Amino acid sequence: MKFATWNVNSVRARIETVVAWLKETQPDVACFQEIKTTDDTFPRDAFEALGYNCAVHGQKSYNGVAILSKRPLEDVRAGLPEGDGDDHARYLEAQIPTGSGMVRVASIYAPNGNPPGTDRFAYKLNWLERLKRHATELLTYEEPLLLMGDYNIIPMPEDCYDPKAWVNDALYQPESRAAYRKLLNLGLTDAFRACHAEPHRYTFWDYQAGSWQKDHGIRIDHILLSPQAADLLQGSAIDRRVRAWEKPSDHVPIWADLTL
DNA sequence: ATGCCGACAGGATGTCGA
Repeated sequence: MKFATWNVNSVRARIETVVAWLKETQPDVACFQEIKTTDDTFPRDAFEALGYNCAVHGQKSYNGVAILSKRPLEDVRAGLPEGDGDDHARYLEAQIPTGSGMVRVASIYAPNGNPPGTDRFAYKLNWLERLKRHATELLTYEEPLLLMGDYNIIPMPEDCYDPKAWVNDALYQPESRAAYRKLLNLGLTDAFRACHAEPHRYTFWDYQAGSWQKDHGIRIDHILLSPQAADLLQGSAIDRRVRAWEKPSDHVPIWADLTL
């Protein structure tokens, strides 16, 4: 099965691009972030016409996450635990039956957190702590699990074109990178890095300053696998070419192929 | 040091993104 994730930067503004990519890529499961719309205005019909079931955790104007699946979506849960006072739609998970068992998938849109030293940065770190605690719980299920989405974290210096350009940014703060390492240290595997050692492979290029043309990108969209999922990993890739399409998102899709 | 670009809500321009 092919599992993909993509920060689409508004699913309604991007619907033609997203549909074209789905037709071409044919993922079994697709997680979207920054859908920027509520559940009632999510373009469900366009995806159902392609044979997908949809789970949506939307929000007006900002954030919003969704999961599309060719197989049924079960045990759908919206929001991380300990969500009192958190009205951002940033997390959605579902269980999906496979031929032989079950796989669990989460669509994740971690907070940006800029600028550092503000309550926005504190919210980012707190949200990542909540994600870690929830991941710890999910790992006790000992089932194939994919935590996929926009983590808004540049894990390593080689995951950006120039670390010096990011030292003051929330995406590259030591605390942010430590939060990502803590997730890996639970026993999760970075699917892309498990398949590719080469530096400078990016999933995001800013719309500004000719970032795409100069290949000034960052790798911030990640697929994390439980041990049971990592054992089934066949390949992973970044759909870089999508950034050159007309009216692109500033992020591109990334996918992992598992023998499920 | 700052804007660059783009989506959104609303109906001008500020907020947010990363």
